[in-house]
Amino acid sequence: MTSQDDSYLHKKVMPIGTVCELTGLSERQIRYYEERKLIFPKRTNKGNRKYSFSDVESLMDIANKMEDGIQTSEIRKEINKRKEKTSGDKIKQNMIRGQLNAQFNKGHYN
Amino acid sequence: MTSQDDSYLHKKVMPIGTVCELTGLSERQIRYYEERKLIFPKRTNKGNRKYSFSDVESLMDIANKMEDGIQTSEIRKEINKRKEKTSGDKIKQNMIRGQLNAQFNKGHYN
DNA sequence: CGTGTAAGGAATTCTGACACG
DNA sequence: CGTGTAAGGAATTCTGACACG
Repeated sequence: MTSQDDSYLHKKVMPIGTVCELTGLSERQIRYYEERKLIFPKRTNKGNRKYSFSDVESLMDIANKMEDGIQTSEIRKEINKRKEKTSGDKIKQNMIRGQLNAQFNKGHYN
Repeated sequence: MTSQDDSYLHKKVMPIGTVCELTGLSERQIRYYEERKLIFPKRTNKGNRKYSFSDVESLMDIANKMEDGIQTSEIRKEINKRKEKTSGDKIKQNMIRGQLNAQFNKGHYN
């Protein structure tokens, strides 16, 4: 289990049509934001997209930023920053560096 | 606003296919339980059913009861009982009766 | 870059009915 | 009673492309 639980918020259950209604976005826009790696719907066996409520929330965020004239590439960067903060990647990297230092010092002191 | 808020739990967003996967029931079964007034999906403009997570929960309850050999008519009764308890219908009816009595007594005493 | 659209096909869902029991 | 199924149609979704800017 990662930081994502399997609550209703993250279950991928809605077809794109529902997401259009909930967000006010067109299918074209929603698919394009996926192409730009801003959202990650699941796919059914035969290729149909399924979205979660958290996807819908993300899309409303994205829609606001697009209105402010922000480009998809920049929105992408913000998403990556948030991931970095919450996923503990920095911590992991520091731990690894710590171990490497320990190894180094060991060799050094013996 | 009634006792039902518009949280994700009650938003009607899933097509029947998703509900089949989540519950393990067939489309036939799900439509039949609707016919028997055990669940109440929304309809899109053109007639497609949309279900909420709470509908899914209800269906899993229903599935368990069906396995126990309980008939849809009895499940329906249980649902009505629960509604009666939580909706305050009895209180409302008592209030109306009270008012009628008041009216009656008024005419009686004047 | 971001989005609209027409095109053609594939997958989904719908209803009413027959079947079994 | 509860559920499976074949039937035919309607609605949804998908992809790749052309267009505009």
